[in-house]
Amino acid sequence: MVRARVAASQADMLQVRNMVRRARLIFEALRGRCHRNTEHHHAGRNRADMRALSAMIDGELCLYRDVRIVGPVPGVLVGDAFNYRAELLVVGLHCHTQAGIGYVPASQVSEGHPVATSIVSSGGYLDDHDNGDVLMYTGSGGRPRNGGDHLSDQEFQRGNLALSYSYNYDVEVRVIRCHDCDASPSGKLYVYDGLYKVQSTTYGPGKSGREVCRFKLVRLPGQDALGSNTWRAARDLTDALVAKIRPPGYLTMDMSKGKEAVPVPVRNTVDQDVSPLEFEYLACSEFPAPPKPVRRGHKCCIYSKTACSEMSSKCAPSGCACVKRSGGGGPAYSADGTLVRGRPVVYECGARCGCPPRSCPNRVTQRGMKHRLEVFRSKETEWGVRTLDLIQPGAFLCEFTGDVLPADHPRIANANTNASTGASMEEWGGIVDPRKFPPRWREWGDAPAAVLPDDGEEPPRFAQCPAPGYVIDVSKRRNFAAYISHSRAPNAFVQLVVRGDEDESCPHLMVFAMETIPPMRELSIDYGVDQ
DNA sequence: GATACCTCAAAATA
DNA sequence: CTATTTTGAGGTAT
Repeated sequence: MVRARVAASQADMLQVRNMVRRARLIFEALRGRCHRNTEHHHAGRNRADMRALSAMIDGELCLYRDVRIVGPVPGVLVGDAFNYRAELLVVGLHCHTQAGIGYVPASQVSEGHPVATSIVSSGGYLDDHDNGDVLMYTGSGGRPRNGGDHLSDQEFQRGNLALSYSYNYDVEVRVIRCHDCDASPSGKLYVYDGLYKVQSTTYGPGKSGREVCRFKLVRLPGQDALGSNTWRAARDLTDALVAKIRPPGYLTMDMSKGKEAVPVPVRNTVDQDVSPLEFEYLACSEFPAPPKPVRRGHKCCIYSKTACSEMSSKCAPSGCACVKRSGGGGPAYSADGTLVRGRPVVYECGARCGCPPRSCPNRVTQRGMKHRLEVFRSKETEWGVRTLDLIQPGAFLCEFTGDVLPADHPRIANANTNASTGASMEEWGGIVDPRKFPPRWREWGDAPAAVLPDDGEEPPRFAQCPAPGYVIDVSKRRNFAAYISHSRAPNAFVQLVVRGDEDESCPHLMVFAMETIPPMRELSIDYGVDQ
């Protein structure tokens, strides 16, 4: 009975989590399209985020619009990070594009009083004070809209009134904190920090001399680690890594010993296990050379050595043979190196293409890691991998490497390839079968296409690719990707990639982010090892 | 419903 | 580079 209920709630969790991800992907796809199409607005005043939000409201694609949720929002986790205020509306976390205090209007509450749902704290108010667990929040009003000191007294109206009733009724308030962040397109990042309660409300002169409403919000215990605090901690840690200072608990600052483009630290503050250091590090899988040139006379980027760096040129996106070969109606990667949409296989330019390896936009995974990831020991998942950076959806993370064995190798028959969490590698044999990976690539980039009205783009026809003819043995040589844990609501997925004239039955296993991943969050992929 | 007024945005400009 | 201006979205109350 209990187990069935737990299983059901886990299934619900997976579903709402996927709903949230889908809504956010649609928002990002719409925003990208609005950003490119500036025809309806003057080039300067192009609020792509707002236009995307409007389109989603019109199309009824925003979550929880009909009910104003007080308390946790299904599918949104503490620590989730958002690039735009508009994105908060998309998932139902906060209901205003600008205002700081969201609330249920008095007309919708049986008692006839407004009740706060959420606040956004940007730290821009003189009287704010923030210790993480305790937040002194200043009410709204009395101030020019674009900031500055208070010019008149605040009153207990609207949001201020709602927050004071949240105190009276002793109900939870969601807190979202705003941080400066270079990795966000808006330059700001909105981090959901969980549920707080108003412990006191006061009214008195603020630092500007005018009367302000002040609210003392205290974080409820028993929630996940504070998103904003871990975000700050990750930034401090990254600074330490740059300064080559080894903080306590770290076994090494780079388990790859320089083989990866970005050092991969290993941290264990749980026990004495040092097993990630005890194998040969393999940064790239070694595939057998094809018996003969697979594609004789393979031609790509033959027009100009510099063509690939100019996206409008003959090479990309329209003239490149490798881009055409991937199908899907456009280049696999955008100019900034993010995967536009998943596909059965991505054909990158390769050794025999004429384009420059360092700048060709169709060589993203060849240039190696971009983000700082660390291997860490946890009580729940033994070893795991987490990010120190904010990672945007579609970003390349790493290759999944190991020794390549032919799929008909005699070892495979005896090996139990169920690499489920909790089983040690000795138990599951260290064999990872890429043919068992569910086609998660379909979810990446497909949801937006399903709802966007067609604008002349023909439906994508993907290149077909034979199933991988090999398995990966990670028992001897591997990279850190083998420590990425399994999930059925994963935040990353494996995309098959073939370069140039490589053997199509031996695609590389490349890990890409499939949602916005905040710092210090564990990475997960779907190995397809359970139902 | 139409309207006025509100707001811890975001982009462009000085 | 920062400070300021510009523009304007959805929500709320009337």
